[in-house]
Amino acid sequence: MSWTDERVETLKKMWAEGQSASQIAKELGGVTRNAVIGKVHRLGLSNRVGGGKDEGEDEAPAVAAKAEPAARPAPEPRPEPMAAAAPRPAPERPAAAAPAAPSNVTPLPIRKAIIPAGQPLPPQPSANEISPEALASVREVEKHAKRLTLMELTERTCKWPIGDPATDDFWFCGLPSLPGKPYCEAHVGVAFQPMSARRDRRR
DNA sequence: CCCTGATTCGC
DNA sequence: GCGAATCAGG
Repeated sequence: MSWTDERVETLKKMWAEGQSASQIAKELGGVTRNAVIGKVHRLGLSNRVGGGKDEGEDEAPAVAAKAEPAARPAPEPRPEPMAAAAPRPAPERPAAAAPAAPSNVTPLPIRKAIIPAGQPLPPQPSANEISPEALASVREVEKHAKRLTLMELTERTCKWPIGDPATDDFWFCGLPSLPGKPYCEAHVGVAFQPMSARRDRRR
């Protein structure tokens, strides 16, 4: 595949958003993360500041381990306009984090609008008719959860949210996810239930 | 081991 | 220009 305008555009957009090279490569398809990084450099947009959040990046002045013929042309000291506010008015009665309804797969649906307040919480189809043992194992597993933050999640970490998203008491499971699944074994057990296993609702 | 970006260099 | 291989690191 080649770098069509469209693909370059996607690359630029995602890179600006702070997506990793591998994520971009997967999105584009037909290229490796190396290709993406190479292109990024050729496009001259290596310094990813502004929109996204910074990774663990140091501003080491290009450590030249070996004898480098070319000298550093421009020692440009540039200020870093850090901007990371986290305004978060805590709602009085936040909805409990309970996914259990994974319908999409492409974009991670981890961002769920926080329900401000009010009596009628939307019907949460979870934590209700789940095999007791599954629930038990979940409880158990969550003790050992790696407590990853959103940005620490990868393709193979369990993305099950634990705790209250409206507080600091919130993290993601982070245990090894089942191949091809978004959750670890325990959480898959409560997330993906055969329709047959839930046959009540007699009302 | 998983992952990240950076750099080099043959093509 | 491209990107695999490699490097350097978390």
